[in-house]
Amino acid sequence: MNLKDFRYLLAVAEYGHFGRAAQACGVSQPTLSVQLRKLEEQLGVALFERDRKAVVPTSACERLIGHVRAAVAEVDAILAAARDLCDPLAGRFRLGIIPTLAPYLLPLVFAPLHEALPTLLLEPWEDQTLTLLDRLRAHELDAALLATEVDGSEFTSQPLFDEPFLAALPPEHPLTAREVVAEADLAQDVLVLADGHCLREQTLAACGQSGALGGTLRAASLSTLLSMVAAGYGTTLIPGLAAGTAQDMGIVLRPLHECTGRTVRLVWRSSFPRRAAAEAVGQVIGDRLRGFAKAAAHRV
Amino acid sequence: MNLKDFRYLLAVAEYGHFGRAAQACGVSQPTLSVQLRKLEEQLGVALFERDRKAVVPTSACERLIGHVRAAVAEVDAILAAARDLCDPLAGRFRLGIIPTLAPYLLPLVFAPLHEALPTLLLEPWEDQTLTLLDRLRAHELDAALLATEVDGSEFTSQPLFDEPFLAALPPEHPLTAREVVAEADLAQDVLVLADGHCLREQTLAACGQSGALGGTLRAASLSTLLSMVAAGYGTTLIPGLAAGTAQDMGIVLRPLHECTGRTVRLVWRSSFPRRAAAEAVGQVIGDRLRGFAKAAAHRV
DNA sequence: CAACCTGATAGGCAAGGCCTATCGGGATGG
DNA sequence: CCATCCCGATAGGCCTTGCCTATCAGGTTG
Repeated sequence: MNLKDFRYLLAVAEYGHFGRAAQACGVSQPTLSVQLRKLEEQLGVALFERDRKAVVPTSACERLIGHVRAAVAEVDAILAAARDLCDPLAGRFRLGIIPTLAPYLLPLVFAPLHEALPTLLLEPWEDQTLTLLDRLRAHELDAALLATEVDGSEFTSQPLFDEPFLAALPPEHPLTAREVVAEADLAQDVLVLADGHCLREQTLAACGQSGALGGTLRAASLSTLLSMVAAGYGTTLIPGLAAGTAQDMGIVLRPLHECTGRTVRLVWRSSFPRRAAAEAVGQVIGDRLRGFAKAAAHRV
Repeated sequence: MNLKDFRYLLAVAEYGHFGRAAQACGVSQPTLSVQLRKLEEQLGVALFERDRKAVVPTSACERLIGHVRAAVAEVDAILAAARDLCDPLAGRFRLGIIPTLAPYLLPLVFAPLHEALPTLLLEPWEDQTLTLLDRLRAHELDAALLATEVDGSEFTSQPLFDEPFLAALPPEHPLTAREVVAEADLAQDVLVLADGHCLREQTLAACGQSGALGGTLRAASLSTLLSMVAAGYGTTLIPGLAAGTAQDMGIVLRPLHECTGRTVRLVWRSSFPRRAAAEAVGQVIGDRLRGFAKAAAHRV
């Protein structure tokens, strides 16, 4: 029971002539004769009444031919859809992004991505690292932008750019007097994000445990944290791309003595079949951001 | 591009497991692996992401799978329809019948045909011999009941029963005095049907050209002819099965001296693929009518 | 570390799709 | 009336391909 046989059937029904139908199908006339006879045997139904003058579909054939046409049309639809889908750089691309990166990075890369990969339909999804990894595992995301290393063979990752951290200080803070701030000097009054944000762990690792509000404040977003800093409740580390936003809030920024920072990576399942799409996305983001993060930091 | 491949695809999508899908399809697991990989190459699209833990459809696959389901469903519909159609004794059977036979024969055979061939959907079509043959040629009829021989190899025919003619006389006609009427005696005032009715030619052949109204009367139906006879305008020959109707109109019937009659045949295209259905129909009609026509004539 | 599970791969067999060449039988035409 | 043509069926052979069993590779589990 081959699909071609159905095409043969339609051709013979259309032309009423084995020879011409065979020509239209690109096969020889005996092929059509044999295949159609086989089809008739398999279906247990005579499909055509052969006559010296003409080949006429039987009434049974006419009852079937609608379904045959529909089946062939569906298969053609499959082929057409596959042709559209066969470009790995086209179609949906569900990209997870961590919250401390999304609002600052997305506006920068959306246009370049659309320009470089016009057929790629980017669908950003903002969540914390572990959630993003779970969604990657569940095939609910195609790739994710993270700021942590991912080990194991389950995922493949591509470093895109290094993003330096900056010390974020209230305008009246004593450390604003310095050109460069040492990470350890922030430990006294550093504020951190809630559990689950990789920036929280990175900040604590660089500065040490906060003495003041660190234990009680559970800022769910960098935006909240910046407001707290701007209001003078403490200091924090911010990623370079957030520099502009922080300054707009009146926060004073300073480079860090040990140049602490993070590496933004694109991560996807090792078995992800559209590796080409992932790498292309990574390429565009990397090209746009390499240097930009550092420049943003230096503009302080 | 084989249909089975689509079934394999659906099975793997359903089970998320090559081994179980293979079992469901009744093939080995390597078969599925190979065939699906081929399908992926042919479509140019990765359909599944293989992982040690799970086999997950790609987003491309999810876009295609609706069409795949539809295509497979259509093919299944073809198979199901073919199973229903594969009985040659089932389905429409378009049966042509000449007008001098139809109103008398049909009421007798309709019930027996339905009883003997309950799945056969009889569609009677009343027309004159030549028109019926044209419609047979055009595949617009499956078979026809005629009262003439059909020569050539184009058609195959099966004699069903012999139908004697009877002399039909007005009540006051001189010939009513005889027990048996000679065909030639009717010649003087015999009335015949219009051109195209085989009964016209058969009557003229038996009795000779009509002297009286024969030239001007163009009765389109046996019913008209009988009314004319009943009204005393002339005589005619009627087929045996019309005896009851004629007597109800007050017409006097007499057997013919030379037992002139006609043979009713079932005729179909020699290439007609449902020969079995035609022969079965002929069998039922023959069984019902053999003897009946003669009995009707003798009851006069 | 051994056993097991799962999908991929290799090799071989048999079915079957397709080809060319030819047949058979009816229509056509000089 | 015979030669020719047309058209579908048939025969024989080639080669693809679908399927099998056996095995591999890599990961998980007891």
